[in-house]
Amino acid sequence: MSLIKKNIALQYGASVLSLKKDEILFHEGDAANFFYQVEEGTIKMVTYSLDGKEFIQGLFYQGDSFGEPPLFCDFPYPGSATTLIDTKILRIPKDRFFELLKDHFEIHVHLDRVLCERLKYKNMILSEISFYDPEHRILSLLGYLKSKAPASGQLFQVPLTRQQLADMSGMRVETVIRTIKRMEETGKLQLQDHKILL
Amino acid sequence: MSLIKKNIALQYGASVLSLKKDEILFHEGDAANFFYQVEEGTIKMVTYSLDGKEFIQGLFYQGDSFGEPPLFCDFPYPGSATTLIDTKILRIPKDRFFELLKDHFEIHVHLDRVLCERLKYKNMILSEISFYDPEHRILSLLGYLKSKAPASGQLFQVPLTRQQLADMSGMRVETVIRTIKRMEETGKLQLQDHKILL
DNA sequence: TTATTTTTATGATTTGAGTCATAAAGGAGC
DNA sequence: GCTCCTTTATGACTCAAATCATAAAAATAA
Repeated sequence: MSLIKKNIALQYGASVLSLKKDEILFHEGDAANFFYQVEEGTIKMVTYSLDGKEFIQGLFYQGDSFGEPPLFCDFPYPGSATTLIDTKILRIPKDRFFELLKDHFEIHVHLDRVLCERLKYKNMILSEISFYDPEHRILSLLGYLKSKAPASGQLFQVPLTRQQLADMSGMRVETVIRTIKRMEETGKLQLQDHKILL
Repeated sequence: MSLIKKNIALQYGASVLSLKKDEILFHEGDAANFFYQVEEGTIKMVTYSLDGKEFIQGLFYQGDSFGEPPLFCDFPYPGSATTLIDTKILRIPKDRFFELLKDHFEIHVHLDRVLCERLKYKNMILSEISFYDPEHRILSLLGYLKSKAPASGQLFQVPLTRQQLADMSGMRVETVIRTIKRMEETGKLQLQDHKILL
């Protein structure tokens, strides 16, 4: 379920943006003027190191909102948002968005829940990166991804490349590839033509 | 400035807890029933690894609120809260806290700002840990700490031990000690009887 | 003051993830 | 079908931070 239903969003001046795969919605450093929510598709929020390495701060799917922090605080976007596939975005101008929050307490509380879930995820990743070895890190990340996906009786197929897993957990591709291989050998997950199942 | 003024808090059933140094306010895994705000003193929020290593998720000073996520979401405390010195805590029962938010839109928005600042901090630490070497990490962390402190014309004296800096940035004490030594030699910071100044 | 604990300091050694190089497999597009 | 690009895969090698050991200095308690 999305944070803001489309009909309510439209009452507050929402418009829809259609973006192609690999389009950039905003850059790190840009000023924030809109609230964004994914209508359909996928958004990747990333920060880049000085030498071009990428850290994925979050992936956002249908119904997810993203990029809220700079709306509340006095700083520009701390990361860049890119589409991973063709994507439709709902956006609401900043001032209208605050009106909406004022008028809808339950949406406002729901937004807090979203922010708090995100904080919990960051805490988890931080703990993992500073405490544990690659296998533990990957297992926790995959467990999180599985827990977010709709339960389906069957095995969960991880919809991310090894590069993306690496960029979310602070490791190199080679390390992720080797670790996942070893995890298959020890039965901690399954592979079906390179797709990760668990 | 604190998120919730004392007189308003009292209208919503707030009470004050006095804790000694090194007392534990709540443990990882506990259910959350109160909103907490520091009246005076310091609170350390930490997670522990299986083998007892510590990661400091946040330090909270006078006026700071903390431990909100489990109030909004359906999970227990993801970390433990301990006092670093004698500390007075303002606490408001969960249901009264939500009443307060409903009655005070401006406080509700301020809370969002607090959560978003915290997200930004986590993003910063995550980027640092996964991209950069110890010197860069420490410099960023110290810069953040300095930016939070009240501007004072003079040099900022870091109020943390090297162990605490290590526990906030995912490194070992020895690494922090050695790196800070080297940073003094290259003029990136100053030391006055082991206190870090910049 | 002395005793005890915490914090800072340093050297020696280990280790495991990063890096580099190279290639096979798979998927997308023509 | 074939070409090109992305993703997965693997081996060899490097190296910087973790680990281990030990001690001095400083802060705190008694």
